[in-house]
Amino acid sequence: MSSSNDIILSIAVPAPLRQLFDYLPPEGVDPDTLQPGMRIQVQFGPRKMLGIIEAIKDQSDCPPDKLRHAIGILEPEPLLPVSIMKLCRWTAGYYHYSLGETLSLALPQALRQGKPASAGSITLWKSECDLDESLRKQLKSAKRQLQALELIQTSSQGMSEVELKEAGISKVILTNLAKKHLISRHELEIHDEPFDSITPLLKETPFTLNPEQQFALEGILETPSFHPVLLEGVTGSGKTEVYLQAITATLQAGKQALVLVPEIGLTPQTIERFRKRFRVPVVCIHSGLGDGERLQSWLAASRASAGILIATRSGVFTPMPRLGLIIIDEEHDGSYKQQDTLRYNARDLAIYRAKMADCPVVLGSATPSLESLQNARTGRYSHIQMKSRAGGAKAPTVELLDIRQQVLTDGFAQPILERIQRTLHQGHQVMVFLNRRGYAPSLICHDCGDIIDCPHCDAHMTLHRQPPHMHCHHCDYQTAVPWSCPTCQSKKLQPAGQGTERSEQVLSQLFPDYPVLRVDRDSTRRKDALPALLDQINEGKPCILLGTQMLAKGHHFPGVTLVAIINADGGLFSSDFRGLEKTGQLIMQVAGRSGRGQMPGHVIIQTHNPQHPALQMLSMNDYTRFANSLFTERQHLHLPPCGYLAVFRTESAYTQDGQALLQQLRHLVLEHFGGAASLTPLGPLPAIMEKRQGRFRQQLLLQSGERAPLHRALKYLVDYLDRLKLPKHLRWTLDVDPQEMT
DNA sequence: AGCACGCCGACT
DNA sequence: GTCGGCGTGCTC
Repeated sequence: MSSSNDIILSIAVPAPLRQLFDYLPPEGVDPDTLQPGMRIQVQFGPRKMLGIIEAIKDQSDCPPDKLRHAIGILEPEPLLPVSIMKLCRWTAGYYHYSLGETLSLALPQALRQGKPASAGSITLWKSECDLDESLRKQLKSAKRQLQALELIQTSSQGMSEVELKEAGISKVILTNLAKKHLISRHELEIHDEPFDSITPLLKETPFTLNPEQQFALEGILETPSFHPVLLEGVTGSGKTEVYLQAITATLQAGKQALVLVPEIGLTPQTIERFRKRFRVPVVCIHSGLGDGERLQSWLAASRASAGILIATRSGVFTPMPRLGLIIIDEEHDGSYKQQDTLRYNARDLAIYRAKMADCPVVLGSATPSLESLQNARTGRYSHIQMKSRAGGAKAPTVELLDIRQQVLTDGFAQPILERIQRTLHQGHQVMVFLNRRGYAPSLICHDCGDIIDCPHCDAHMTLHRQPPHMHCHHCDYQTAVPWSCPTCQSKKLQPAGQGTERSEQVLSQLFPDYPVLRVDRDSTRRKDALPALLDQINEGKPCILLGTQMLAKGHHFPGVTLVAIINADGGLFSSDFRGLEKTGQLIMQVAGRSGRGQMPGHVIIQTHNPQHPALQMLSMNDYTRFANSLFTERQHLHLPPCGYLAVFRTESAYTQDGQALLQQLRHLVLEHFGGAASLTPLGPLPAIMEKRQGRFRQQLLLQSGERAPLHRALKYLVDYLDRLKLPKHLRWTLDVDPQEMT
């Protein structure tokens, strides 16, 4: 055992091990300068790894002969502040995940790889000569060089390489000038000024708020200390303007604001709206950004040179030393929950973060999650509603179209086609929404009824038209379109179900005079495809917008006066307990896209179940009643938010393996926690898609009326699993507060 | 997770 | 005789 005045570093390494590793301080480093949150390189087994100092102790439980010296620290000051360390510790504990991997996820890729945490520099070129006649003569054969020199002469402090490049001057020209000692190169460190030295704060005059918006703003600004506000505002009620004005107050107080948005909510228009309002730097972090850009945004936020950070899920881990407000836009959105590795919910972590930072947090949505409604109900959140549309636009009317026994033209009922025709003829735009939930075009054999399946998954292959191929959306397996049925050899294979590609063909044929604009993952894969499509839509000419989820979220389509939801039924009877909630939210969101301009909107929902109570309530635009009915159901079943869930999942090449392991867990639960009926294991059961990517998947659901006993059990089970030596082909994962039961 | 070590099959 | 398959075990 080491003597008590030694210094031992407890280090979190990015390995999937739920433990820390002790090291001696690096040689040649003053141990007093070491602090938690610093990046540190260590020899970990046979390889070098980048860890984070978690704590500094004076003794270790590890036998002294095993202790090694760490190799060296990467920066003199902690990269992760105390607040983020605390957030990550809490996250790792709550989701039962490795702290090392959690911290690693909190860092941008560049910092994870050991790149320096510097804001970088810009290259400046300065003139080193007088541009007199003799020099002009000398350069008369080098026109580009002369041109460059003339440009550089105009600025005394030098010109940045970026500016010069924009002026059409390449790097070669500059290096040639430098060789003649006519100009010189300077690296200027990006100095990050704190944002609040920038005045005036605003670039434009804010809109005047209506009374509802004013009330909401006051609720948010009531106190600068921690209080969650559920802001339930119908689509078009002007939530964003409330956010902007709340942020204004935050910035004026010298504090930063964090705005979380769903994955596909971060459009260029959103960022533009913030940048147009504030002179303060607005940075963003999302998946579309390169490693370098992400790093710059992260650093700008963590040094408080940026006043506002707009980010998707992972942005919740960005250090913001002066955090004064958190906004979670579209808080009900499923993309806040990470669905692989560390399965955290950024919405829940944001609440925890606001609590630590002692600042207000706003959860905004037109269709709040049942979890948040429950928190509002119990008084943990204040609940502010905005029921009227800003600018006086009227709520859309919703019509349920009974398609039982109706003749369908490629999935479209006659009344809908007539209505589309009429709307286009009036010069308006139409949105056709396909509900992808439980629906994908596949290839069916007309003779034996078999459907082409993926050989690796329990799923049908999806038929694609251009280029023609079959594609499994679960494992990415692709094949040619088969000539004949693999089961009965019949040549009568025909498409079944309705995808966007097929609907596009059909609609183009039926309405040849109007463009059909498809907005989905495939058609917007190219980087600039979505903005180009949106531009075309915003021209306002009559057209048909055809798409899925993407159409439902965030975009303003003022020219759309008719929304047609073609296949609402798929979502009504989902095997997932959240399926109906998600479908309802989607329908409300889609409906909200219409009639935002002067013209009122109309929504038609095609359904075989017009009497379905959920559809009835949604058609009356009554989300509250819809949510209440779901709530009652959850209460009876002790499902979230009226109970807590966790799922152990296994994946193995053999079915029995996972089942046996989960069976063991089930026995342990009953043995150690079964006395109180408060904790119920369900399963093991095969996953909804039992076979996926060639692996068999099983799951064990743990259900509890209270959080504490569930988490005690999870801790016990995870410790048990960690001690167990399992064969390599058998993997398990734990999902705390699962979003979907896949 | 990586990455070692170690023990059995088909090759020059 | 080796090269290399992936099963098992460890990482302060």
